[in-house]
Parts: sequence; C-alpha cells; structure tokens
Amino acid sequence: MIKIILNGNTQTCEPGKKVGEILADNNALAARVNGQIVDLAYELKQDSEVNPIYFDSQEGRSIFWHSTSHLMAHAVRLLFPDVKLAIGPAIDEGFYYDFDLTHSLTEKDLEKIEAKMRELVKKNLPIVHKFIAKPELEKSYHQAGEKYKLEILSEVPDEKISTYEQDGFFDLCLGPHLSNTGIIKAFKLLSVAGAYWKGDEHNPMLQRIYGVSFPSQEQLDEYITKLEDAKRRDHRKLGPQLGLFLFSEDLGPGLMLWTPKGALMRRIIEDYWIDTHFKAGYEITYTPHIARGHLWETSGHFSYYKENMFTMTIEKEEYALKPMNCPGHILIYKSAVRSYRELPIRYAELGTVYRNERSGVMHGALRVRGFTQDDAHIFCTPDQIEDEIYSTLQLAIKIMSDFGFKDFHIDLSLRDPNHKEQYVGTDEQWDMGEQALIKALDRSGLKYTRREGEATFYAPKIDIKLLDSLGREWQCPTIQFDFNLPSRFNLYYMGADGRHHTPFMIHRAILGALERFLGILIEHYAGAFPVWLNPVQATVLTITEAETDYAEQVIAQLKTQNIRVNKDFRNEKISYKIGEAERDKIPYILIIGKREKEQNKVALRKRRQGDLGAANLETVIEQIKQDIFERR
RNA sequence: GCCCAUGUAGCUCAGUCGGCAGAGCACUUCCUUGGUAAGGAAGAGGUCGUCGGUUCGAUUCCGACCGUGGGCUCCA
Repeated sequence: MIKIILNGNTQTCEPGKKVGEILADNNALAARVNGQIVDLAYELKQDSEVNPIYFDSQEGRSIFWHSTSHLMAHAVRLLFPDVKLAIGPAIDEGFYYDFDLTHSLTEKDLEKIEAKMRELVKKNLPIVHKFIAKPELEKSYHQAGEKYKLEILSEVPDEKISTYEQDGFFDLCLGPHLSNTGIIKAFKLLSVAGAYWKGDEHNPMLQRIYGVSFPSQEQLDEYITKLEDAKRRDHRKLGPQLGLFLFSEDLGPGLMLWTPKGALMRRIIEDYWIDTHFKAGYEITYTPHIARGHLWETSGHFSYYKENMFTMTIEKEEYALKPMNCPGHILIYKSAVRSYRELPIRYAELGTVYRNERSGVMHGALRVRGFTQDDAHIFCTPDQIEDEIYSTLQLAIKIMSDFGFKDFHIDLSLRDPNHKEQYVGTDEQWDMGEQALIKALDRSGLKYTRREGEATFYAPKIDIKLLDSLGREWQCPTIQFDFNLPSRFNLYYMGADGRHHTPFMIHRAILGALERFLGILIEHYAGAFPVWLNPVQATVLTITEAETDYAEQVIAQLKTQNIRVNKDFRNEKISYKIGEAERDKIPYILIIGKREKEQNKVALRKRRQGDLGAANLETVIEQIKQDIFERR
C-alpha cells in the first residue's frame, strides 16, 4: 500500500492506481503529483501528494487547449489526408496548429474542420499516452513524409519518444493531455494565417489555424462576447468615428492625420505632460527631424538600424530622418563641459521620429511609421542612478494613474549571465545598473517579474505593461540604461576629483508614443474619455428656437470657466439631438427648453446616467470642474 | 518583406452568371417648434482602390500594383 495526500487529506491505496480514480472528480483535467504535472491516467507507484488541476488555472487551460489543438489536427488530417503537421501548442488565449497543406484554407474550411472536430468529440475518444521507440517513430514519419515531425524528432535526445494517440491519430508530445476528447465541449476556430516554420522567414510558409476552447458552451459564449466587446472598442473604428484621427492612402501607410478633436486631445495630453515634467525637474528640448549621416554613424544607428531609417541626399551628403531622439540630446549635453554639480541633467522632448517599419506590421495608431515619443534622457553620476530610477518609476506610475490606468505588470529585463559577451559595457556598469533597477523597484514596493536574458545588448531595462478595462496588456512606460552611447559619443563630466568620468545615461518614455497612447486610451475608455481629456466636455441643446438667446448666454458662461463646450441648435427633435450627443460620448449634455429659460436653469443629462433633471448652471459648472480636477 | 483574405457613395452594406450602379444612415432644401438615444418629404452624391490585358462592351473575367485586415518576422 502507498500513502496518498489529496487536498491535504491522507489515504492509502494499492500501487498502480490511476490518479483519475483517486481524484474521482469530473472537473479535474490533470493533476500535480509531487509537483509534477501528469495525466489522469498516470499510475501512482509511491507515496505521493496529489492535487487536481482545473480549467481555472493557467496549467489547466494550457492542457485543455493543447488537447484541442491535437483534436483539430486530427480533424484536419481526416479532411486533408496529404497534410503535413508542424507544431500545435497552447498559447496565452487558446491554441494554434501549423499545417503544410497544398490546399489554401478558407473560413469555410474552418467550419468543416469544426464539424469534424465535433464528430470526434461525440465519439468520446480516449487520449492515450504512449512511448514509442525513436527508430520506429522515425520510420513511420519517414513513410508518411512528415518532414517537420522528423526535424523535431532529430532534436530530441530521448530513445523512447512520448506520444499521444486518439483513434489512430498520434502526435509527439510531452503532454500532459486530457483523458478523452469528449471533455472538449465547446470550441471555436478563430482565424487562419500564414506562419513560417520555426518563425524563420527563410523557412517555408505554413498555414496556421488559431482557436480557443472551453469546458462549457457558456464559457465560450462569454469569451465571444468579450471578443465582440473588444471589437466595439477598436480604436481604428472609433478614432475616425469620433473625429480624432484618420489615415489616408494618399498620405501613405503608417502616417497619421490628427483631426481637430484628436489634435485637441493631444494638446491636452502634451500640456499635462510638459507641466508634470517641469515639476519633476526635467528640461524641455526640441531637436530637428533630420540629421546628417555622420551623426548616425557615430551613434551606431547606421550599422545596426539603417534598414529602418528613411534617408535622403542633401548637397551630395546623406541625411536621415531621426528614428530616435537620443543623439540630439547627447549633442546638447556635449555642448558644454558638465560638472558633477549640475547632474542629473534631464532632457525631455515630445520628439517625432520616423521608422521604416516593414509594410506588413503597421496596425492602426498602435504601430505607425511616424510617431511622437514622450522621450527623455537622464545623464547622471553612478551614485544618482538609484534615485533617478526610483523617481522615474514614481513619475511613470503617477502619469499612468492620472490617465486612469491603475494596474500594471512590470518586467525587469536583465542580461543573460551565461552570455555576457553579447553585451556592450563593463561588468561593473551592468552590476551597478541592474542593482539600481532592483533597488528602485524594491523601494517602490512594486511587484515585478525578473527576465534574465531579456535585456537589450546595450543595457538592462524596466518595462511597464498597463492593464486596460478588458484586462488586456499594453506596453507603455520603459526605463532603460544605455552603456553604449555615452562611450560612442565620449560623454563625460568633471568629477569632484577634477577628472573626467563617463556619466550614466537613462532612456525613458512613459506614454510611449502619442499616436499609440491615443489608440490605447480609445480602447480603454471605449471612446468615452474622462472629462479632463474629452475634447468636448459639454454640449448645449435647445428644444426650440425660442431658447437660442438664453442658450448662448449659458455657453458664454461655460466658456468663461474654460469648459470646452459645443452646441446643437438645429431644427431637430430633442431626442434626435440627444442621440447624436450620446453617440459622440460627450460627458455633459445641457438641455434648454421653455421651462429652463423661465427658471434660469439647465436640464442636465450625464453620459451613462441619463436625465438628471433641472439644475442651476453654477452647480453644473462646479460638477464639471470637480470632474476635471479629479480626472474623472 | 512573406502567406491568406479583402477594397462598390462620407459611413454600414446589397448587387451585376460581362450590357446605363442600389439601400439605410449622414449631407442639402422644404414641412414640422417638438421635453430626454434617430419626425416627414424631396434632392444631391459613385472613373465600383489604381494601372494594364481579354472582349463589340469590364465595376464584374485575368494580371500587376496600392491600401486595409488576420498572422509570421522585426521592434534600438
């Protein structure tokens, strides 16, 4: 007999008993036995601690989705016998499988594949874990012409290969997997896309099908509702609809036109940004959009970034549009001999940069070729770096929360300790830099994830990802050291010892790029911006022409209070005008009819709250100002 | 850049198996002066993404290109 601890309770059983029988729980997808994740068919051989794994954990979902991916591959194999299978993992939200198939898959095919998958689910096929001798497996893959599987196999050192099989369809896989196809109650194939074998563009292009699955139809419906909600928030749709920005084929891809309302919002953001940065001890600069090639040679951009730069020839000399603002700031730093007494120097700039992004990667306002970074570069002494990182973090968090983002995921990217030769800079610099980042994070009390080997070649960094109202992540603030440019440009400062010292340089952006940040704000607020950000804060609607004079007085009063106000005096029914104002997501709608005019009031209607009845204008102005003050 | 899909009025979308291009909303004018999310009528609006080919005739079929979308890749 062996001892089993299940959910903290101890019991005994015969050796060889399956985990699934011990759990006796229909909702358990797999189990963790002594810390190792195993199938329900796993046989217990020794004293073990057993914990069930459900769909509510990341591990559980991953197993569920991986099994669905196999199910899909099984269906595709049945429908298209000549298919060659590549890989089919679970991903953050769902799964995919890559196929090499002569037939081009379409949406219609997805329906067919789903139907075939449903058949396989109904059959309740057992999913069986088997170990097959490598030569045997190689032989059968060779016969089937499964070249991708053979390639994977050649990279596996094991002699006995772990595979999973369901009704004759098998796939190499470490597992674990669900015990039966019948568990996969609800799934949807979402899209078909091209993907290179192993993600390398020199390799053949495969066809990838993305999908998602759940233990119940309700969960799938909920997921689909969420997708639809995300679609309703799509900044590419709302942006032009709300008059914020647009793209024009005549202008060129990845180049954004800020239309008046969007430009006004940008102005509000910029004013806030500049004011906040002045208060935080930054100095504002402007640097030109083009610079001679020589500068980009010194900075190194021409050797490692030139293919992403727009270049031109002026008087026989090569110039380039700036892809980054740092060289300009460095030239300002270098324009005088700097003393340790004047450090830290913090140069901030809303700098518009241009990058020649590959044609397939542009995406609405989020990925463009011309964009304005809220960039800054801090030059400081070694003993200032921790404080500088700390205050930059505080500033980033303050700004993000002012824009309504309160939840973050923070990544700390460090160098790969086993491949130190890949990085520029000295060990001393790296140790100081990494320690400063860690200390500043700890001092801030922020939770973060360490990512070894994720640093850029020139320095470690902190990336902050915002979570929006749908729980989606957006990478915005980034704080990175630079151990490369100060030495390339021979930067120094005069130390207390009368000698030259190389300053530490910190790059940082908080909003990222204004274009992208506007897109994120639209998605986060679904276009219904807080009052302080909304380009139109209030609108005045009249019921009949008789109230026009009084309504104009109301508007004049709002304007003296610096409230951004619109009007709609058109000869239309009030409900028509309200509908339009609501669709424009204007936060305050002031309605004026005969009664309001007589009583010297306004009828207030607030976004999402509806009709609030008559109120004194002064009260309404106070409310608006309070909303602005509290950034609601 | 690559694979696949896609492009008809300002917007959302019909349609033409090759023969003068359609609706709703928006816009203009007129009627309606109305009380909390779309009152009525009339009018105007399109080189059917661009260029080329096939054809008596192309928005429709074919090709190239451009844009957009889903991905891959890249993201200093």
